[in-house]
Amino acid sequence: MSQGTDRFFRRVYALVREIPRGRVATYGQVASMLGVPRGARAVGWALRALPGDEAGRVPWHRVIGAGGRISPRPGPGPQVQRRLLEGEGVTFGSGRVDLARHGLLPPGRPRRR
DNA sequence: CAAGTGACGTAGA
DNA sequence: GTCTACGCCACTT
Repeated sequence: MSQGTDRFFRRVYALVREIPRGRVATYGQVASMLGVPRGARAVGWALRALPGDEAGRVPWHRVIGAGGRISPRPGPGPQVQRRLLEGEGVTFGSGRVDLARHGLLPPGRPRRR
């Protein structure tokens, strides 16, 4: 990891740290806010590389996949994530976070007319 | 410098 | 509604 305060990862952590309790943001949204609309995957990488000591102060569990789905991955991560979110009052529907209620940004869901 | 990796996203079947 | 195949990005080796 070298050095550099402008590292992408660092920016991801800083932004995620700003997500209020009870709210969630998608990887894509975080990437867009950082100026990289297609860097969702890189955001996932940043959280995956999140050092243990940082994990304690970065609410990584508030970052989820598009559509409010928790990204499956090896380990107890997903299960823990859901538990933490529920502990903050985040509601789920059909296994997905209700973005309309807890999304950091207004859901840009297509209008049903 | 080139190749590989992976907590994503979208389009297509 | 599900599952699969690509593309994208930052970072490591």
